[in-house]
Amino acid sequence: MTKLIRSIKGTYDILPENSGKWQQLESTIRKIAGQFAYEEIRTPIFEKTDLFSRSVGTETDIISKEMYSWADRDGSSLTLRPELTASVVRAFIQHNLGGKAPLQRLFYMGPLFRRERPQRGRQRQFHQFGVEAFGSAHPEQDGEIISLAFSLLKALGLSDLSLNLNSIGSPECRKNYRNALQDFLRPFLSELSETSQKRFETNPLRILDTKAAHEIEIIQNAPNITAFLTEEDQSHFEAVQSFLNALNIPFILDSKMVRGIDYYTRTTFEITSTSLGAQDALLGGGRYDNLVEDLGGKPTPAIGFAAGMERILLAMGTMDESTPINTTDIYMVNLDLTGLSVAIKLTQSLRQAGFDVQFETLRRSMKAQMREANRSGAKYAFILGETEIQEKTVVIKNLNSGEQETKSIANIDEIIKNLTI
RNA sequence: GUGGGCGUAGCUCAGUUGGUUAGAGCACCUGGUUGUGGCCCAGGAGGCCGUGGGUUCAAUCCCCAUCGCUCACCCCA
Repeated sequence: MTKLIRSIKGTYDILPENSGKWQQLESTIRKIAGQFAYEEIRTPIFEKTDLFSRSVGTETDIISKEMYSWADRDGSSLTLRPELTASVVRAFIQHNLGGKAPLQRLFYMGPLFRRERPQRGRQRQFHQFGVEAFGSAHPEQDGEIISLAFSLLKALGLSDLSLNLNSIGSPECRKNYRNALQDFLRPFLSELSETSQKRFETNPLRILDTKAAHEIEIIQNAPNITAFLTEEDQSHFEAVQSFLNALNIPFILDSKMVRGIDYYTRTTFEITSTSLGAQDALLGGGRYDNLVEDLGGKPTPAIGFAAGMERILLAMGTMDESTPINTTDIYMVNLDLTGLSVAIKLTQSLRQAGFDVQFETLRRSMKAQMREANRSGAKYAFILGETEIQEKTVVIKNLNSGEQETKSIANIDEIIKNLTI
């Protein structure tokens, strides 16, 4: 017996009954992004592995254990993109977009790949929508980005949202904070978990993110990064908050929020939904003022976020809901095989006139064809039987009223004019 | 990578304390109407009971393994 080939673990098919809500989500995204003057950028699905390790950070989970990488024929290491900011920054630098205009507002959407164990809200191939603004270091840019995020989620009808906000400052103050944190944690080192002990050296800030109860206890009294911000960082952070207040966007200050990607500076934020399970982050992002320079571009401040499209659909509660998108106006019922070419030609004329026409190709019984016409949601059934073909006519039946009349096919223009959909 | 739960029809699920042809609802097909949909009625098709092995006179059911799905840990969108 031949072994059935299934889709790869953590990947899934979007079937016709579900593609409608994806299209709706995509069009809402395009609409909101357009309102904020963001333009779409599309980058390749795979890149040089170095791009991700240099931007996201080699110690992060994404890079250290979640990438789909392979050696190309020339030996260079390539990777299916595990996130999109790196690719967008690469394109920004490669095409010198910063030289074309001082401010670039970009959005993207598409599939990403991370080799994690699948669970609710987490797939190995999943989709993100994101925005990036290059060029402005000012807090109003942060406000705009967060406002865009909120407008989108609101436009999608989502509630039960929580915006967490933090500033992790510039690299200098983070360095000072890192030292202070290590000094604080050192006496507790033996009490920490194995991973936390490892992170004590590699990335102590990540320990703040722990879920272990006894570690949370310890962290309670840890120094606060807010106290280490420079005056400029602090005033930037306060300005961002004042813009959010002006927009009536509620937020929670969370000085322990550490995001799992290394390139962030100053503002970081995350929006979670209480209607999801363990994977509750709908969207996360922040400022990355040094990344463009780190990847070889001219120093360019930037900020952006990425949103998980599957999670948004889950939070909307429509993930498993079937939303058909077919829009049949006319169902062409064919009963006479000698008249098929007449039926095909009539169908083409109707389509050219702008109608959505479904054409029977199964040669089923009339009853079956009429049932199909009814099921399709068509307003009209066009019936072409032996008599009609001989007399060059067509029976037009209104499926709502049940009324029908016979028309000469020669008067196709008049037929089209009298159809009301 | 680690742990829990679950695999019976296209879908949602019954079921057998191990016993002959494994069921229901929805969906599908045909007929009731020699060329007319929805509603109704009658009938039909569709299952290696996830896969492999073991115990047994007998396994969809019990045991083991395996694969798959799922939820959670970790981490993130």
